[in-house]
Amino acid sequence: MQIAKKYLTEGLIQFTILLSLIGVRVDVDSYLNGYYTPLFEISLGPSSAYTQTPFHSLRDTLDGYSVHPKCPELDYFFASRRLLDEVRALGSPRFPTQLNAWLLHQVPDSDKPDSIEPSDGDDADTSLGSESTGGDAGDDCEHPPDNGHQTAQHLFGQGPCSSGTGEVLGEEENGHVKEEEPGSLSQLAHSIALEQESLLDSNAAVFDPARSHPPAVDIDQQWSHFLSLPVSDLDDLDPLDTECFTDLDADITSTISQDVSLHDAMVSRAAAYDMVSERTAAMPVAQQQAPFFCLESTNSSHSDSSMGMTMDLAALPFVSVCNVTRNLSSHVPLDGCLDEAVFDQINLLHLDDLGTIDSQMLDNLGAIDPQLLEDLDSDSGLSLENSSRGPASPGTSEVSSSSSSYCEDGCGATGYTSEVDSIPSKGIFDHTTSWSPVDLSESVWHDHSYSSPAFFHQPSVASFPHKGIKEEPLSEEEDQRVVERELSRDEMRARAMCIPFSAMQIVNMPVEEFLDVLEGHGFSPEQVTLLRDIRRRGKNKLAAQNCRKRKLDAITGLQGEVEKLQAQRDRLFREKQLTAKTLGAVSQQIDQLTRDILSRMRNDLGEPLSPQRYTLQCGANGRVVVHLVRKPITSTTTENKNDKRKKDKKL
DNA sequence: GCTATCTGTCATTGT
DNA sequence: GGACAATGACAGATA
Repeated sequence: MQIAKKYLTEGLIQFTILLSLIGVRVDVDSYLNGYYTPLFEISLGPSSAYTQTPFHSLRDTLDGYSVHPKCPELDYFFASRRLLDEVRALGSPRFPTQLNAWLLHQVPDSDKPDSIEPSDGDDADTSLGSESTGGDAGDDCEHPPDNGHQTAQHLFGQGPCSSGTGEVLGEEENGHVKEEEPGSLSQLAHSIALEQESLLDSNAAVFDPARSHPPAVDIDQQWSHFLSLPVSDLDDLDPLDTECFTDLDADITSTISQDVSLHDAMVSRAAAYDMVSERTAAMPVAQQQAPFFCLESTNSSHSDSSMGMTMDLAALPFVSVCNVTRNLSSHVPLDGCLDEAVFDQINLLHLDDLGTIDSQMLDNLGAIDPQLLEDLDSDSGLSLENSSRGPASPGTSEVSSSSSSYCEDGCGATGYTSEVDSIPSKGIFDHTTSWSPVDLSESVWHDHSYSSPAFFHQPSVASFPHKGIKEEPLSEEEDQRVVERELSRDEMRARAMCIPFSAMQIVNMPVEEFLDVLEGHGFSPEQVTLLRDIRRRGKNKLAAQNCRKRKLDAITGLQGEVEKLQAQRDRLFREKQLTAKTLGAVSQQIDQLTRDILSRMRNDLGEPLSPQRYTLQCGANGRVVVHLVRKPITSTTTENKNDKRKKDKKL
């Protein structure tokens, strides 16, 4: 069903493109929002502790109660969840935003009459490629029109109305702006449109394997030529100042920018590592995306066999780049040359933040005392915070890798989404999880109600002393006391029984995964019992918190209802008093009118009718009848009735 | 020391 | 039958 929706959506996109080319603006954002949001939810899994409350809402609605005691005002919860999703969406790939970007600009043909045909994406690619290869190296470095790069940024870009993407585009288009000032805006729009067209063409190429990418032919030829060189010749090459690589820079740039396999990786696996893209998107663009994707595209372009690996590595956050570098550098010398060349190219692309960050990260890692890493690992291994399981985790690397998947839990609120990340045998360093889960999990858990203090404060004190959070280092005893105080009892129990999972991981992992953990790790019966107890208590803790929140909200709602009913009661009381007054006034008017009418009427003797003896009554048919009023003292009820009958007969 | 409140936990029930 | 959510009740911690 999702695939069908996807194809339908792509068809809609293409149709929208056609309409946009003839000047018709079609806003598909509302539809795509509704489309991708469920996908996002599916990929993320249930992301709130209040996931089940909508059913209660439905049930309570069906019961006919506007506010049921078991049905709190869920807007508050879902507002929090919406906010959380919006926060996530800041770094998530949202196609609708991209669509808005290039659907709103219609490119006049006169802007670039000699270079690009807007209607043909292949030509656009060719033009862009010619720009990149035809210009000088410096120009290429300043504004690389690499489609792969752009595509990567668009696919994994900054999300809604991505300021990050806009900035990147602006930076990349600076060269155009300087050269062609008059049509800079339209030029920018043109470039965006062309990039998106090339994106769609690339996507089409992904779904249609028979379709070839025209620039890729030349690139393949160049690469084949390059690869055909003897390794000894390549060893003599200095990737930094050899002319061969100077020429090769452009090729590499083109390769990076026009690598179709990058789209393969992006499109086919976008759903698989959706969460990872969120994590990567949470970082600045210059720090993560560009070097990350450039590195990936490079590997994917020169080796098909390594493509799968690189595609898997594509799921890693940027921090894993150092690992990727190590892994790749250990392949063959050519790989090393390529890596250096690519990194050199990256530096030339003003994306040298990669090197900076990478070196800083390596420096930080190197500066950390190994003992500290062990402490950090052992501490975080049992902490509710799903932070770093370091690479030096003693004998628990596999467990740590799998547990690192539950770091996604924190990100995803109830977390646990991607099994790709949970596969421990990916050869991935576990410290890839040491950067984002802290903040994300904090935000997520703050958003939830599982608010054990150990969840929030423990890692900042115990797990990351090297980040300067703790300015005055505590003594070991004090530190231990702080840790023990902030650890929950279950955490302490788990630590005591050497259970390599945090309570949050135990609680949040799905039952299948939990059962696998119970069976696959050779836990003793006591450990299994403790694991089950931790899971049960954790879930019950969440349930109790939710229940109390619901109760409070129900009380609040009922108080509001009471106030509303009191106000209604007061209003009705005032209306009653007003009605009584009005009734009295009307009665007086009727009496006055009766007296007036009776004074004008005459009896058989020609005397006016006395109001004391006669009265007027209005019948149902609108007729006014004069009734004789007998004094109650002198007449009985039966006589009155008889008199009335006589009078009626007379009238 | 007493009290109110919060929070975790257990037991139970229903899904 | 097991997992789990919901909830009342109880106990401990804390202001």
